[in-house]
Amino acid sequence: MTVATLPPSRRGASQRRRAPEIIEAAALVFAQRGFHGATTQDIADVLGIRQASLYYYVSSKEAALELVCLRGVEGFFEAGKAIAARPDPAREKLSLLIISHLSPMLDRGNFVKVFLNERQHLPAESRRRIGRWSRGLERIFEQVIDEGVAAGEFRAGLDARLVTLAVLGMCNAASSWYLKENKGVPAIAAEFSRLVIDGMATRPAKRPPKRR
Amino acid sequence: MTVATLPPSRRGASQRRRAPEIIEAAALVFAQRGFHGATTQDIADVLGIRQASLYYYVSSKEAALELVCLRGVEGFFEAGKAIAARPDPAREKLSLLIISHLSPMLDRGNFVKVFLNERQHLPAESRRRIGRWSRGLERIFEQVIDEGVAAGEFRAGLDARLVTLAVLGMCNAASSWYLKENKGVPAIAAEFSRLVIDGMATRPAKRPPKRR
DNA sequence: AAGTTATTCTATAGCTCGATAGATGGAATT
DNA sequence: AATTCCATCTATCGAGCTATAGAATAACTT
Repeated sequence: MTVATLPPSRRGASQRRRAPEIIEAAALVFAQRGFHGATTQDIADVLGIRQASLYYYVSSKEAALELVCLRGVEGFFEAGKAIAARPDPAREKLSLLIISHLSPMLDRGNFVKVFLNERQHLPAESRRRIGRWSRGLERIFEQVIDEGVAAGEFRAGLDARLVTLAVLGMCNAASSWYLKENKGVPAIAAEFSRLVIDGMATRPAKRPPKRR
Repeated sequence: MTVATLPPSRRGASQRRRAPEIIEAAALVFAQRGFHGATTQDIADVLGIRQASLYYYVSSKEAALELVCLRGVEGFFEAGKAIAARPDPAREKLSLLIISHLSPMLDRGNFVKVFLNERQHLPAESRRRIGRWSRGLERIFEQVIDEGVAAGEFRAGLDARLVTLAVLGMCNAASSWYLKENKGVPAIAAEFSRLVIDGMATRPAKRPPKRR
């Protein structure tokens, strides 16, 4: 083989090794203080480096925001699409969508929070790019709901759009309190699923008790 | 009587007549760009006055934020308390709470939005003061829910805290989309109430069909 | 060890923004 | 007409922030 030393075009092979660490710090700071409330100095302090050193990794503060937001949405849409494609009943799929929507809070909470609250401050270009994912995910919820209505699983006449916005609002809000409240993601997801599917009311004296 | 001309301490009687207009402009700008993203120049532009003239009405940008936030919560708590005190069944009260929580969006949307998204940037002092109202309102929801469970109206075992956070999240999210979506507040409130009380699911072959 | 590449540093330019001070003009009061 | 008060204006200070330029060090390769 003629792989003498190394493909000459990528000798160093890995540059900016700390890059992920840098955007993680940016996510933390943006989540705490908001994009405009945060300074690049704040981010540098978290990393223990000088403010100017950040620019070795990131071309601008806004670019950092975009990277953080991207990690905040990536996966959501793909995961959602996979769930919607399953052959399961709609109620099952909706539950899975809720779980899938809450899970990233565990390992990427700051990224999600920044995506939800700060994406409006992205430059128009990248905001549109990221908004596409958002709307895609909304459509997935709506489709699953419509499907459930068509199959008779869900009430006829319910407004799929409003229900979608309700469920997403409910889930997204979790990013702002899930650290303070001491509930695990599975417990939250279970309660939420049950809430939107079965509601809070006791069935008026008619649970399905095996049929006696 | 010696009230010769006028109570000397308040001769002019009404000063800063435009004050409400000024904080309305602040609410608009804070809602659009966020507290730190907004400049006092932006606010002045909306009013058609010079940036420095704002300081005749407001002692600082942060003070303006507090005024906006105050108008964003005021009323919520009082209205909620009145509803909780009614003799109606819990499901009825919960519906009213949802309506009451969505209504301010009509005439004070920007104030509510700013309260929800920007209160974190208030100086510690006023943030605590405002946080008290917030928590009070949460407690009202929780109590009504607990009450409903105790009365057998709501499922036993549901987590009042999580349900409260779900309902509030759902309602609060509306502040970010109710302008774009073309739904009236009553329609939204009705769909949301029905959702959390009855759920989406069709009753599993056992609506109360008169009993056959 | 020498050379090269990767990473961080110092220093600072260039803005923008919040806030203050004091002047100006108009309206109301006497 | 003279006086007082309200509202807005002009001008500017000083601080803080993003971003750039180029030097200095650390790490790696040969």
